[in-house]
Amino acid sequence: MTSDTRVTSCTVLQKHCSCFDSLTDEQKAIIEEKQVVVSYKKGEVIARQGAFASHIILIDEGLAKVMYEDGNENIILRISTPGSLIGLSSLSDNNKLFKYTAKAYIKTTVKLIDTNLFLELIRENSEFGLAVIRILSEISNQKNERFFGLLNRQSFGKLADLLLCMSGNIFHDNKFELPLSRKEIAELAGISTESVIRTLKNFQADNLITMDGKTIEIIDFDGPVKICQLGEKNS
Amino acid sequence: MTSDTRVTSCTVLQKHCSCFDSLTDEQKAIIEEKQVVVSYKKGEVIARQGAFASHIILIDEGLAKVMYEDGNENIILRISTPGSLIGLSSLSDNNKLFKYTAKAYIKTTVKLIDTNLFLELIRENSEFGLAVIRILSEISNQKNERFFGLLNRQSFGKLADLLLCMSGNIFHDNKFELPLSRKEIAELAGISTESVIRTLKNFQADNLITMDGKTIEIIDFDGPVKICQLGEKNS
DNA sequence: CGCGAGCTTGACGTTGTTCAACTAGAGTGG
DNA sequence: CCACTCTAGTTGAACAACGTCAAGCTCGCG
Repeated sequence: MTSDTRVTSCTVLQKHCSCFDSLTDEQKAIIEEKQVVVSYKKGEVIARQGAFASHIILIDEGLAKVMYEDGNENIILRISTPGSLIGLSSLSDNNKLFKYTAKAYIKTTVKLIDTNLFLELIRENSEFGLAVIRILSEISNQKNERFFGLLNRQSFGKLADLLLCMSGNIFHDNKFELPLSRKEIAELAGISTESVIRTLKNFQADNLITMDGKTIEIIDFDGPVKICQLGEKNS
Repeated sequence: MTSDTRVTSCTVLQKHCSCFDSLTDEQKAIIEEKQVVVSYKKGEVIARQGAFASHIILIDEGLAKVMYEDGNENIILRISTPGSLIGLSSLSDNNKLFKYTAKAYIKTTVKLIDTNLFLELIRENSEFGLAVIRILSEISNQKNERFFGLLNRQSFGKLADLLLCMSGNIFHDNKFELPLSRKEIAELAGISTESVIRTLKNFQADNLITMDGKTIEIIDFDGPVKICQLGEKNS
């Protein structure tokens, strides 16, 4: 595995919406015509695990977290950025229930595509089906990397990895303003809020980052990358 | 989530090979004709992460672990039982590389199906493609449950969950002989070898299980189920 | 009979969570 | 304009769960 695949741990790189490229113009027109656009505010639920997944959700604008819940506990599976699809795994289920919950981090606009229409298009157009298979595979690979990191790295490794992912894959800049609370960062990195604060402070003391409120700038890229690698439990 | 979905955490319930039901007789015949049968001994590598995935692997007999590796560390994604497919996530990749390693726990016989043939069949037969999508979705859902447990439960919860999964989904009996070393159990449950031993001993002292070498019998099912639920960090 | 791998046990150390107290800033109402 | 409150952020101390280490044990096999 190369080092740039490692930092895909919190999101997926490929734009899922590119799967629509394999549709005919006519099929694209049907989707365009039938899709519905909806907006959610910060913190609102876009999809609720266990609810009926009548639609596949395409993130058009904004930022959302995809999380698996059980009881009071949850884990964050990934962050969804514009171009990502949510709800594909409901296709497996005859009842078509959402297998996870999605919540907006910031104001988020989505397009809703009827699940039955989606299924119909897969049946009609096997290239489209193949494109969906590719997306599912990619999500699967990202999940492997994500959980590898959460299970094998210690707290500073998890956090460094998250920062690199934010910088490289979400904001595409070494300086960015995190629209997340410390608690949300903690949830994402799989550590406690207090550990986030202490670890960020250490990073700053070690001149790896600078911080001003929610704005973070990564000044030493090699550092965090090494920390990701060294932040594994046996090494 | 109901309690029986919880215990799918170490394997997948649906027989993947059922996807071949959506093929025409002619297509089935092609697969039958072209597939190759291979056997692996205990501990041997069936698929190596990063190697060229020229074939999709169907487990015919035996038991294998599917693991994601990075450096010296690894995590076990799932256990593959007869009827399961390995290598589907390579379909996403133009280079068609295995995204994980598979190793035989015991003597394992597999059927190899050419990846290009597999792709061709998806293109020819969209119902088959849809069946593959269902499998990928199911694997994705299983992975969510598995990692939820590994990240949110403490050691006794992880181990109880594993025993229930072994009993319910792999051996279909409350008494079974584990073909695994303590170290392999530890790797699967995501805890240390010593913790496995201590925790199993506790389970025995609490009359939840009886043990005789590698043979384990679950005598109190409610106990482990409760432990799974209580074995979460905040509750 | 002796060797070695896997198993077991106890002691110890470390990581990171939890708890509690304190601070800062934003919004509210008198 | 100033208390008041509420939330998010921060800090320190104590604790608990587990992993690690080291040493002994057991059993199968040569």
